[in-house]
Amino acid sequence: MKDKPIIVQSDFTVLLETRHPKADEVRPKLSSFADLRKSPDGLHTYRITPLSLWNAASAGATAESIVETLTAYAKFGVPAAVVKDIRAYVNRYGLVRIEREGKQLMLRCDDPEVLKAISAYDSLRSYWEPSPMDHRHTIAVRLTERGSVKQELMRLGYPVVDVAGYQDGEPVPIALRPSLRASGKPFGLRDYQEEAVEAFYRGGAAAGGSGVLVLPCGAGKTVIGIGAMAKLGRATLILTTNSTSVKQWRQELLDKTTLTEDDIGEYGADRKEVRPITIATYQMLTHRKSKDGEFSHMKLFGERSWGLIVYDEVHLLPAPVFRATADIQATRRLGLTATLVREDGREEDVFSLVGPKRYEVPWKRLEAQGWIATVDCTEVRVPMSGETLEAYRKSGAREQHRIAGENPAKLDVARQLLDEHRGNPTLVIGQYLDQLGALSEELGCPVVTGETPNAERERLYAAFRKGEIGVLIVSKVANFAVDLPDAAVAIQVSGSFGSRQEEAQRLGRVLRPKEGNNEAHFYALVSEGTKELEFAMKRQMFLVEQGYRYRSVGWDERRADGLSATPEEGEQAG
DNA sequence: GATTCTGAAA
DNA sequence: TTCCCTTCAGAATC
Repeated sequence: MKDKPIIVQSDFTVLLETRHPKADEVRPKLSSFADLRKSPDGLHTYRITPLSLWNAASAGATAESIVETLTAYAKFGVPAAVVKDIRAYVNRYGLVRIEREGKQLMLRCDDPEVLKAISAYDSLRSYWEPSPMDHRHTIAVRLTERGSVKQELMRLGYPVVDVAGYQDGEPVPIALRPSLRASGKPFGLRDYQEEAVEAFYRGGAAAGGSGVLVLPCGAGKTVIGIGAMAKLGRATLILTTNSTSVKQWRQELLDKTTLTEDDIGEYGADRKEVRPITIATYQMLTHRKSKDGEFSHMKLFGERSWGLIVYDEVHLLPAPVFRATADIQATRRLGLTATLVREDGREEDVFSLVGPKRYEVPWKRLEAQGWIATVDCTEVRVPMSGETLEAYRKSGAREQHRIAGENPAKLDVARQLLDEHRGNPTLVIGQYLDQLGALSEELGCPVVTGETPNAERERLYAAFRKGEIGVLIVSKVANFAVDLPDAAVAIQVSGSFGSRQEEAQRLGRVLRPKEGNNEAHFYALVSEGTKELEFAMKRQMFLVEQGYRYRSVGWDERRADGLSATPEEGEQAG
């Protein structure tokens, strides 16, 4: 009994003892079908939800495999009610399907009772073909409502498996090059990249062709997208988050495939090319002249016979693009992301409109294989001076966040950490421009913010890359800048409200494999005794779920110990 | 015709 | 819930 690390409770929560020897073994299994909710010291709380089960099911898990995992690791067994509900939920995935019969779309369900219940919903009525329902197992769906039906049925608790197939789209020969065009180095997909492409193409439990692949920063999402494009060989629309990323996609396509400059178009501010491979930003699509005006560029979805639409960073897909996506369900869709978690809670819409999760590579797996660096994460608790503390206490909740974030005592901490890691390229990342300006002055290091002109940014990035600048201070540009050079050490001096993505993104800055022991360092500085601790825990949740541990140390203890850290302080986060 | 600035939107 | 960054179109300027 004592050698089991989890407790399964009847309310669908699972408690994981993080110090248990088998904790690291069960963690990736658990997070494939449950979401991490809280991660205080020593005991993490996971929750099994319908959506987490359906994503697991679509990636190939079965009710039995899930129950087996729980049973194998549960200290006090698995409540029978939980087993029963897991089976019921997992079996719901695929219970309702959309199929094609000739030119008609049919909603099929082998359980007549369920079909009857579905046909009784008013919210679905307008999606059915007006023909009378004379089938016991099917309802005819309007061709144009394929997406809306899936979206609404998802809300009602019926995740639809869509096997109605896709239009092929315009053929475009795309082949992967055996060696890179630019450098001549040999090129091929890594094992997990190959597996991801295959999982997308074939699907997990159900027919593939659409869905989401979940991969860590640095896993080569672009390469996987390119792999899928080569597999299909059809006109492709690539949607991504910013113009640097547009350029990067273009470069990668030219470097790694047989496509030529003329095959690839950019649909952006200065050029509006629609080519067999077209790359655009989400902001382009969501642009409108006035607040209530029409979207000027959504027509791009219909401008060519696309065989594939790639949604890069699908967790950032904006609401209006969901709407457009609902209308193009006959086109294959590939979502790429490092996390299914959306800060706006629309994970269900990603599932029903882009597609379910087809494949996930855990961060720790890439780490173990050496594709990304091992990162040592430390949360440093920095006390506030009496003066700052007083100001903090007197302020409203709004200013408190800022005062804690800008705690001047962080300067000394940053200075000492820089001393410790002298010789290693280091990024200092923060949220407030005033704070970053002050740090820049005190530490004598250059700073890059949104105001920094592009030419200057490139100059600084280049100097940092060459090692001419050892420390670079960056604002939220770090969240977007794809071309920001990699570092070995990152010091986060302040962060926003609790964005898990932001934390993951920033950690990503030090993930590139390192020479030598392949180790990188990530420090999060938080003000002792303030709300910042709580925010920091929220931010860390995603990475903790991926198996990262934040060692939490007080600044005074750390200083007393000289340069060595204090591991017995214990891991903590979430 | 190309570049730089501005406000609006998200 | 903030602050910050990015991007678009259109106007102004060279």
